[in-house]
Order: sequence, then structure tokens, then C-alpha cells
Amino acid sequence: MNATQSTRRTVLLVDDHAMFRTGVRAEIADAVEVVAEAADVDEAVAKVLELRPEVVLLDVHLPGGGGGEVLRRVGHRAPETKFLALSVSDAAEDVIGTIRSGARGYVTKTITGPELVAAIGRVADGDAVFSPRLAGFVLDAFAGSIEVAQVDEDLDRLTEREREVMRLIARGYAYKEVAKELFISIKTVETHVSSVLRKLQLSSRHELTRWASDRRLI
Amino acid sequence: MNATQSTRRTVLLVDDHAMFRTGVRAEIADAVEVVAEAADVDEAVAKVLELRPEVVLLDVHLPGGGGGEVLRRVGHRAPETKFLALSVSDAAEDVIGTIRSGARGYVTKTITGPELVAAIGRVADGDAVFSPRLAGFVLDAFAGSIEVAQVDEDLDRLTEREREVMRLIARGYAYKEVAKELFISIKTVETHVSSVLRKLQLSSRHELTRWASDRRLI
DNA sequence: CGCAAGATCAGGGTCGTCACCGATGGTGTG
DNA sequence: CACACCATCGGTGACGACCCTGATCTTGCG
Repeated sequence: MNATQSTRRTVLLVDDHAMFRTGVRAEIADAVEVVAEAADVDEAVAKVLELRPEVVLLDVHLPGGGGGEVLRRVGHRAPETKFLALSVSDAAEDVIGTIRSGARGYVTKTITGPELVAAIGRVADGDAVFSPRLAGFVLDAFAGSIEVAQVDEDLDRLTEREREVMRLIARGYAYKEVAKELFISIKTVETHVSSVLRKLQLSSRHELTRWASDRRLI
Repeated sequence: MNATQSTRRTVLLVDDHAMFRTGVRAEIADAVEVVAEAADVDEAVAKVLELRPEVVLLDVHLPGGGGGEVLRRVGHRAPETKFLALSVSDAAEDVIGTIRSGARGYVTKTITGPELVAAIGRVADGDAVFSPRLAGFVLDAFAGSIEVAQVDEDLDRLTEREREVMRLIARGYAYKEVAKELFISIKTVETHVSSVLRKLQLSSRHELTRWASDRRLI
């Protein structure tokens, strides 16, 4: 509400649509300083590290992995930078996922220019900003620890034994350790792992780790 | 911001200090309708079920179990009622705990009358309301980094670069992918990984995954 | 009973992982 | 200016991960 008008907020604008970036910039340029724009994940990562903006306006659906990927890659390396997700989507998965990655706010693109400026200011001050409907998602997920709708069809296709092996592998157990843990031979572990990788369409145990990590299965 | 001025919000005021209730009522009575007051958990539970107020102003420290107890007992039975915690405490445990129980907002008693009225309106509209400093607690906790107090001496001994590499390896990235990600050669990645494994006294990338997994670093 | 599917195991091969050896250049510090 | 520390690379070799192609045994089902 008060804020400083002399030193304007520095903002990085990340969206894959140039026209949208132009529109946003026109709407907020009077109140904040748009120091740069980025059109994909790699570009966004580089610009954040280079310019250290106070706030990053981040589109959720982005070439190269999405806005969440940007957060995972530079969020920890730019602790002073706040991320405000700006998306067309109001789907619970997108909202929750983005917040889990570390975003400080999430507003939809139906927002008006002045509202966006206010949101940027609040996020920069350390507050959290959500469109009214979206705040419910976050608090529900947090309070209910329901884990959203993790109905993974891929996971259902695994057999019980395969899921056991998968969990241990994803947590970093060596084949030998899994074998000892489950009282089976290394060769059997290999077979199960191969089945899991094939069913999940992955190509290595490392990808499996990332897959499980992304889904909070470990 | 807009809200309806004709049909005023119905509010239940819960606090064990009569004088404080009187003060709050005086501050907000012009803008909202305080339909009742309650001084302890049992009374609050009964009033909520009887009167179905739109918003419950809930003190966190309350005789009979605290504000969280009220939420756990009637929150699910009064889905239309929103709970706004109003407390002297700004301790992270209180904030997180109350939100976990289902509160839609949390403000400290340093708030002014008009601000409280605005907060009541926002909560009633489905928005989440937090004092700026408190929002950080909630999102940090939600993002899974509650255990930040895990000042691992081992982790401190890693260099910045080593931590970056470690994080990616633990998440399942192949050496090749880490190299590409950090713009360095595979050989350098190997060197860093070796340093990390030696410093953490681990013997493989898989043990590193488990190590990081156990510490919620990924 | 015939048959499918899951769990168990082996041999053999490719490729990534990791340690041990070495090297260079940049940085900060006594 | 030495000296330590860090980040960056290269070679070699042993070992594990992973795939492919087999196999036996049990369980459930029409």
C-alpha cells in the first residue's frame, strides 16, 4: 500500500508469448521496472542469476519444463528473488505444484494491471498473493495433506512387488541392498526394475528417482 | 475491496478475554454484525453450530484446547464458515498449526480495526489473509522446507558448487545432464561428486540420494 | 487341463559410475 | 610472493546398472 515510489521494484517478465509480455509490460511499466524478459526456462534461469530481480513474473506453462522448473533450478540460488506465478490456468495441480516449487504467489491472467502491480508489491514485501478462488486450493492442500489428485495411472499398472522395488530404488538403494532387503536375488531385482522402467517409460534408475521425487513418492 | 454493505457479514467472536472482545466488537461493529461471543472452546463449538456465522474470529490460545481444537471439532461440520485466527502470537508453530487445522487466515492483534474489517471481508470471500511476515511461514512450510533448522555440519562443509551438483545428482540427473545444466564438462561433475561423496562419507550416488532424501533436501 | 501372468533366477553384453592418478587457472590470505 | 582452496578438465580401470534372451515355479481362470 505504501511502498517506495522512488526506487521501483525490479521485475523479470517470463512468458513464451511475446505479445503477452508486451501487454503486461505496458500495463505495469509505469509502476515497476521491467529489467528484462525471458521466453523459456533456460533464458529465465540465466536472467534471474544475472540480474537478480526482486520479483519474477512467471508463466506456468513454458517451453523447457514449465515455470516450476525455473523455480527448482534457481530458486535456491536466488534467495532474495520472489516468484509470482502468472498463468491462464486455475487448475489445482498447477497452483499447488507451483507453490510447492517455491512460488510466493499465484494469480491468473484475468488480473488487471493495477491489481498486478499491487500483487508485485505485496510479494516483494514478503507477503503471499493469491486470487481468491486459488487461496482455497493452497490451504486445502496444506491442511488436508490430501496430496491433491495423485491418481497416477502409470503407478497403478505396476504390480505390488514392482512398487516395493521401485520405492527402494528411488530412495537410493543399490540392487544388492534391495535384494537383501526383500530376500530375493539381484537378478530378480534387475528384472523388476526393468519392468518398472518399461511400464513408466523411463530409461534409467536415475530418471526413476526424479520421477518419484517429482511425485513425492519418496 | 468492494463487498456488500447492505448485508453485513455475520461474525462470531471467540476470545477468553472479555475486555478484548469488547474492544474488537467496538472496532468492527459498524461494518460487520457480531452475532455472538464465546470465551472457550466448548462455547465456541456450540455457537458455531447454532448460529452458522460467515466468519469466526478465533483466538489461538484458548481455554479447553486452543483455537485449533475448535477448528478440528466443527470445521468440517460448518463448511460455509470461514475461520480467521486472531492472535498475539506470531510464532511459526502457532501459525502453521492453525492453518493445518483449517483456518483461512491468521492475523496478529496488532492489526487495526479497519484492517480487521477488510480481512474479515476477504476471508468471507474465500481469500486467504495473512500478515506479511506470516505468509512466509506458511509457504515455507508448504514448500516442504520446514526442517530448515537442519543445519547439517556436513552440508556446510560442501562448497556452493558442490551443493548444486549434489542436489541435481540426488534428484536423479545423470552426470551428462548435470554437466549440460551447469555448463561444465562431465569430468568436472565427476570431480564434484567425488568431493561430495568423500565429505559426506558416502560411497555412491545412490547413497547420496538416500542421504538427501532422508534430509528432505530434494 | 491348458494358458496367462507374476515372481523368481542365469548368462552375456554395453554403458554409466566412481576412484585414483594427474593437470591448469583463479582467488583470497598470511 | 608462497600457499591453500576452489573450479575446471583428462586418462585409466574396476565395478555396478541395465538390457536381452532365455528359464522354472506358482497361482488363478475359463
